[in-house]
Amino acid sequence: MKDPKKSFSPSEAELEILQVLWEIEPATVRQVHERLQSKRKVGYTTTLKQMQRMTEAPKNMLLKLDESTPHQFKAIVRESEVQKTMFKRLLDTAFKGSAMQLVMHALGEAKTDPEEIAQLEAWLQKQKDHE
Amino acid sequence: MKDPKKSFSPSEAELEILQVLWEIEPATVRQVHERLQSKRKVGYTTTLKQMQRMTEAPKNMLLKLDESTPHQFKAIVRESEVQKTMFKRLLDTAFKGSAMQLVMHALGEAKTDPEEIAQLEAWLQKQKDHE
DNA sequence: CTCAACGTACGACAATTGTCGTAAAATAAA
DNA sequence: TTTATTTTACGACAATTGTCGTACGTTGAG
Repeated sequence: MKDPKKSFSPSEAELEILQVLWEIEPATVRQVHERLQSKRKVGYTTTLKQMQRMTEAPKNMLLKLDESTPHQFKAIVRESEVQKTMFKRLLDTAFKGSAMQLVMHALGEAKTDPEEIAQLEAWLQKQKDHE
Repeated sequence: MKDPKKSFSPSEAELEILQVLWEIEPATVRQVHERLQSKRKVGYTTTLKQMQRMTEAPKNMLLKLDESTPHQFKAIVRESEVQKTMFKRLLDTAFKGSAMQLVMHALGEAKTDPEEIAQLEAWLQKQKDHE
């Protein structure tokens, strides 16, 4: 891996941590670790280490707020940004760029929330008008 | 990584190889390598090695058809299957399970192919009738 | 103050990934 | 059949990831 040059794509474990931070803005390692327990059972130092790496270069995806113990962390990368890049990656690699194909695939899993259905219709309508 | 126990998720490079194989069913390392050149510039042995690993355990995602040189390979895993698992992974990790959110996101990238728009409408219609 | 509980820093390891180099084997060209 | 070219097989490496263990510093209870 001479030069990965990745725009930005957190790993599985990193994503789980980010997920927590996107929910409870500044959080301590302990807090994050606590929430993770529901999904995975890993040692505290594992979470700590992970968060440290995420804070230092070359990742720099977290920010250590203060120096006073216990440290508070917050995510630097925004959720929407991560969604965007990860979505694009999936689109390009697995769906060969066919967003629609991905959409149809997603609809198979969708829970058809009326509110969202409406959103979808709105989008469709706009397409119609637009042409 | 004591026990990854991954259902199945090819890496970036593996996916690119699979992509080729899904297009030209049985293919030689050379053929695959050739096509990859358009995207990345890596040595022939890199592709070879990759395909060998993909063929052997514990991946077993490719099948070496015959023993006669040059070897012919074909993908064991199906494209739809990979799309399914990778989609699910993205949905769960980055979109916290909200398929609709993912759909709306995808629509932003969609090229609004009439044919597919129709598909979308059909789906919507079905949802309507169904309730 | 004293000590236990908590937090942080490091260093280590095994697996996985992406990439090659080199050497041996098999084929095709001369 | 020699030689050149192509295929394979191995082994190596560096970077990344997931996980800990251990050691040390900080703090709050008694």
